[in-house]
Amino acid sequence: MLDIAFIRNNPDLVKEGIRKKRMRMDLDELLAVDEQVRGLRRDVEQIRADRNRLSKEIPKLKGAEKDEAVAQVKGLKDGLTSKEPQLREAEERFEQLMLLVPNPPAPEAPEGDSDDDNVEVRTFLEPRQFDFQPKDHLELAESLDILDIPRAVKISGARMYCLKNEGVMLEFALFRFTLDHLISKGFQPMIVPQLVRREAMIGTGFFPLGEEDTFFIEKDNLYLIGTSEVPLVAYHMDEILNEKELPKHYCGYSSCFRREAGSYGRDTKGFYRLHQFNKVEQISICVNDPEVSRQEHNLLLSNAEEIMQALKLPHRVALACSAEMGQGQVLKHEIETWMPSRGKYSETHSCSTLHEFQARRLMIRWRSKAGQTRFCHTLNNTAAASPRILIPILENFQNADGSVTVPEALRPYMRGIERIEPKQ
RNA sequence: GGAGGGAUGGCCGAGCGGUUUAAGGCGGCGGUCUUGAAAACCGUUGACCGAAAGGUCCGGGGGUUCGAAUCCCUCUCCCUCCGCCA
Repeated sequence: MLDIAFIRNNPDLVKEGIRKKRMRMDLDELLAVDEQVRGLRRDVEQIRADRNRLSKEIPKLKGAEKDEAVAQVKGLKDGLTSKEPQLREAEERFEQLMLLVPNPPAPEAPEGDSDDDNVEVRTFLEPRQFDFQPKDHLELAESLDILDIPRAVKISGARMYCLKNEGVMLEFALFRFTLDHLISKGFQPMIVPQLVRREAMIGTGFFPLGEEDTFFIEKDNLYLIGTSEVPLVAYHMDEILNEKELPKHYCGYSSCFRREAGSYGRDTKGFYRLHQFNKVEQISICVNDPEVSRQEHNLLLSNAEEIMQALKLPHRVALACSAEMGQGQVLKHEIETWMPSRGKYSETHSCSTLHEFQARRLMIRWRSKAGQTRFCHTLNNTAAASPRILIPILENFQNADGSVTVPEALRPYMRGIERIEPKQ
């Protein structure tokens, strides 16, 4: 959510942001409703001020004077009962519209329509050249006996999977390695609820626009999280944090659930797009200084890059173009990892700066030494998400004999296994 | 699932129809004292809207009343005990 004062003073900038993000939203309607709310509020508050003033006199009055004053206040009440519902209605509409306004992209974010317009920032390692016919991750996983999709579909439907054997070990190794790296950087490891209330979804900016992509447990009115960003950021909802405790650095492990509505037929094979996956996510909550925010962004991004470098996975860092950015994002970098079967770099990480967007919705504030309360800035970045990251691991580290070499960094967490061999 | 108790400022907690402009404590900030620190003492300190005047806010909504933190209804949430259970 943006500051309405900012919107009033910079309507063109906000409209430009709506256009760049390729969103549909009528900002003029919001500005009109804003005018309406302010007018009604002025009227209502004037009546209330009069009533309060008169009411205070009443206990001091006696007899006819008192009766007259009481009658006068009664008269004011009629004015209130007609105006108050109008005000409430206008305020409700105002709140609805405010939830739809996107955060304008930072000037450095490239304008564009799809991930083809993302701008490469740097690369790490060259894509591997094979001197044999490489297999895709599905073939590999099947022959290694670390995957069972047909049975997952039998019990749960499309876009579901079962990991088995070394596949499970590999995933746990990856997350342990990732957590250890982040803990050594001072990040607080967290396991958080994966079912959350609506407020957490709205507050982190996933609702109302992303509601279709979310699993909902109707009986209990709870939503399955699509990322632990939701509970980790909402963790400090309605709190006022002390300047001294900022920035807050968390790394949360959770499963993630996404309906992938509207993506039918896209990426239907393999580990790329699933209803359920696991992820370690990094979160930073800091003071609302764009400079600090920028430093935090770089910190989260380099943490993820360090993990990818340690795994020796060829990847590139790219600036996401405007249309690829979420409603609340000001700046987004993606790490795209080389996936031989796709013949291109594909997104495995997403690092986002949101400035005050989430903190305003969640009422996460900080108190400065001078005693002022301000909204915080929030940021998040993937540290590792599996099984998607297993695609480049399996495909890049496959050998001519069909085995897969375990990345050195993960071996200490794999009971020393160096290779996963084909079965049967 | 059964029974009960709660929701008040950054935190704890009093207040139960009209000096509440929300007591008191803790914490924060400033100061006195001290070589420095601690302790002690003194002062100060709620949030939101508004350019300001002013208004709003005691979990949300509705009601009673001239007037509600305070009374009534309702919803949400939290806690305790019992039952069941990983």
